[in-house]
Amino acid sequence: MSDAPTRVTIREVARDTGLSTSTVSRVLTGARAVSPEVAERVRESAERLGYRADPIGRSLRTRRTDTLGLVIPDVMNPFFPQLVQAVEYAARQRGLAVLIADASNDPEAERAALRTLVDRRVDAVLISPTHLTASRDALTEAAKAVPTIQLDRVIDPELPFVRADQGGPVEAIVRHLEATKRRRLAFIGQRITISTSVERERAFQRLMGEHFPGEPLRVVTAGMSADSGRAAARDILSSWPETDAIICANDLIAVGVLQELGGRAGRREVAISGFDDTLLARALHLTSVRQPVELMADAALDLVAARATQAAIELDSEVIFRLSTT
Amino acid sequence: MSDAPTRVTIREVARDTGLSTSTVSRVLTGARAVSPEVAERVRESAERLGYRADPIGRSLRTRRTDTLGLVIPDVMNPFFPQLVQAVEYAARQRGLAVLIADASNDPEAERAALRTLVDRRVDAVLISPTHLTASRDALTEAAKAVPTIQLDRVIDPELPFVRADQGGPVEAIVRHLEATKRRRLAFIGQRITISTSVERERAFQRLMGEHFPGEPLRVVTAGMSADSGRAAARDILSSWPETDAIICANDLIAVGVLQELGGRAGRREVAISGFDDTLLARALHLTSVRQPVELMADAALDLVAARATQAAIELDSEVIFRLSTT
DNA sequence: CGCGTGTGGGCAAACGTTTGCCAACACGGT
DNA sequence: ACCGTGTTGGCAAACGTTTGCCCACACGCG
Repeated sequence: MSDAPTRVTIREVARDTGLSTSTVSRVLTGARAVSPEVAERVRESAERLGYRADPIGRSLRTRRTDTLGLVIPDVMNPFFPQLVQAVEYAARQRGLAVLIADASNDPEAERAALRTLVDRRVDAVLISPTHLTASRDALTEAAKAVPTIQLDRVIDPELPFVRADQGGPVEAIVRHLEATKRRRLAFIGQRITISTSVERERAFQRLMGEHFPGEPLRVVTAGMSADSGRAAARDILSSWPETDAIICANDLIAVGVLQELGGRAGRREVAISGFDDTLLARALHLTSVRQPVELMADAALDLVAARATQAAIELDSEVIFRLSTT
Repeated sequence: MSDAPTRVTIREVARDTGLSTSTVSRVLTGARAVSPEVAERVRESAERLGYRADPIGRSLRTRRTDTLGLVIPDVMNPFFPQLVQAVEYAARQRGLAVLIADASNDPEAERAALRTLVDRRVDAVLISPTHLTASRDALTEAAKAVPTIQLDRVIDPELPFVRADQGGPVEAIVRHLEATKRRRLAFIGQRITISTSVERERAFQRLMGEHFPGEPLRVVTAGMSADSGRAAARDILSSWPETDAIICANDLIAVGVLQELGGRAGRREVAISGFDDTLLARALHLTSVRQPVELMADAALDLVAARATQAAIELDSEVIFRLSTT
């Protein structure tokens, strides 16, 4: 039960092989050519002794940590686990570890989290900023110290970002609704402090103008809960009873709408779509928009690897049509 | 645009104050008493120069990383974001960062993740093991190298763990169902390789014996999806049409059951309950069991701080009764 | 045979911090 | 006056790795 396993260091391997630590290091990192026999000798010894290079020592010397900071607004928001999973996977592929930080939708907490990550010398930061404006300063400050990439939400187009197209899927939904003979569309947005939500709403407005010029702009706002979605649905139906389709800025809202309308009508005459393709959408056969999180994570990590200081990457989203819009 | 901000080191502060690095270090870490004037001088200088101790250098010397590994089976399973959030918050409170790893429900990936974390010299590992048996070896191996605490799922009672009571809430649900005059209870479990699910099922079996000795054991199994829950519901109703309540091992299954029964019966005559109190439950007014994730995280981090090598902590869960069991 | 060139190995100096030990000094008790 | 004790600061050695530089040697070429 003694607590001193005394990890084996590079010096042990050097001693064991009768070589210098330089040579051992070079064999193991491949930093320079080493004669095959020596290399084999080192590898055998390292294997036998169970040597694993200490990342701390290495970091001190190389100024790398092989670690990445990931800052997300709220891990309980079911979109972000998708992102976390994708990023973590992509990072592991590249030998990077992920330090996660949850900003709790609070720009102040976010700023603190960023500082911590910078202090810890992560090689790069991936962040989905909490707030359209209030996250700004902390973001630029972080970007000064470490490569920082906006992921999904982007609030500063000057800094590198990787996002999913938000307008395209809205257009695809509108077209589909048009094709199924609906024209009295409504939109339920989220808070206007979230970049993606704003983009979705703008797209809706533009498309209504293009496709149904005469129609009024049926737009209301809801919070991040099904109940709030129900209330929004009631608002819409009382203001515009003719509404025959509701596009929601996220799945949770859509579920509320679904409940409100399902309960009232028995059968579905109003089409409903959500956003983010969370398990809610899959479970309730709700049309939703799936963002290509794996591709986004890959792209972001490629930027990190390339030490890109500027980048603007936008990937296509995909609409998953389900029962709720048939 | 030069990329060399050359962080300010402790030596700068020493030079600036005319003191030695030892003294500066002692002031800043509080490792030993320092005269008030000197301390103030150091603090002022550090503040002015913007000095922040480099965690790498510190780690190399102290053998601590102030970092914690968190291994979860699947971040897309909506229970685990709860856990991630709680752990991350509790860790931050204590000045620790969290390296996250997703095992993708795969014991091999889990083993690899554990190895990475151990190699990275995290101060402790918190893990919710993927598999009741297949995770075992990797777990004990990790525990040899670093304090390892099982969180939520526990597969080795000899190693420290923090979990939520699984039997209690099942009992509370059964009692509530009994009080509302239901006795023909059924249970839908998950895979038997998940420790918590097994415990839930065992509790159900025991309680049926105690409360309704004559009743048959209505138990089936479903996967992690709503559709699978629907199928299970159909199985139950065809095998035991008299069933008047279904307890599900997680919310997703319960949603499937809800759909199947809601669609068939119009009004709800069969009570339904889920597990984990995910946003599905909140959105669909489904009775569910909320595990005290914050307390669990706190307890786990207290164990870490105390360097506990043995511990068995079980916290109470809470049933949130909603419409689905009225 | 001399010289340039390439290859493979080692020495030692970093990287930034903490901490064991020593020394200087002050102070109080006998 | 002396000694023990406590306090505060500095010196220097770690912690484990990578890498710039030097050197020895081999080899090919003129």
